[in-house]
Amino acid sequence: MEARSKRTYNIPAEATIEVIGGKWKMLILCHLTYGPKRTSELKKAMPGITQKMLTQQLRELEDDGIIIRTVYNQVPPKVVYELSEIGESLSGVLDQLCEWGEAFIQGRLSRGRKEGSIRE
Amino acid sequence: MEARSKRTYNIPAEATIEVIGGKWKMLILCHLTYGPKRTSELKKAMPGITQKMLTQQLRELEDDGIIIRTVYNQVPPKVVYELSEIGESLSGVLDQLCEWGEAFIQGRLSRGRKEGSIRE
DNA sequence: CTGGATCCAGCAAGATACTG
DNA sequence: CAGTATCTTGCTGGATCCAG
Repeated sequence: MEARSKRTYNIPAEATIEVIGGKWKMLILCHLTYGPKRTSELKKAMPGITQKMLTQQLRELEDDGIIIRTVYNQVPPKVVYELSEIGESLSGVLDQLCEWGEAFIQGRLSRGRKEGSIRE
Repeated sequence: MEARSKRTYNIPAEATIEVIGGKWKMLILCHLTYGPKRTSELKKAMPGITQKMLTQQLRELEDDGIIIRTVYNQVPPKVVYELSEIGESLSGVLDQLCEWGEAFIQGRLSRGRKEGSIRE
């Protein structure tokens, strides 16, 4: 798995991207900022993701020490994911992600793609 | 190309991820925060990227109105990319990205992967 | 010589079914 | 409910070719 060993980065942001740059990781982490969540809860929160991808991305985040995976040995099975201390330190990034998204959606709605853009 | 028309998002961050979530987009944008850059400069700044991917990601960013592409009709050819106004508004996200990356690298160096993680 | 497009191979992501 | 295995699909990467 080679959990991103010490590489050399051209700019620091590359390190961040290596850790949270997976296709679904930022989204997963955003949801986890609202508190610990079970696998099924995450799946519900992200209708587009498949079980495979969810498990895979969660494993990688766990390997990088961003999230903590807790297994309850019981029936039915119960697995809870939550941000680790390092993961919590990402809140700044994740908050910005959310904030900009809101602004972008608002801006798009009000201005409604004014200039050109012919497609469709 | 269907430049991300108004979809419905479960959380605002999804919008951000749709726009800057491409494999190289955040990295490209990070470099552009330091000022306008030519295609060749971006390529040099990102040794891992191919011309094709660079062009493709730049086009998508342009279609989304994040960056501005300026072509100088001259020989040799010269194409310059820079952040648009909307792109500039991403500086908060991009700065956080860089900052966290620095902290992460530092943390890893000082603590040096204390717990487990055998590889290499 | 720079920037970009095309073609094909390889790998990661999507979908579904199955196990504990 | 959580995770694995398998197959299919589509994107990424590399080389090559084209336009200015």
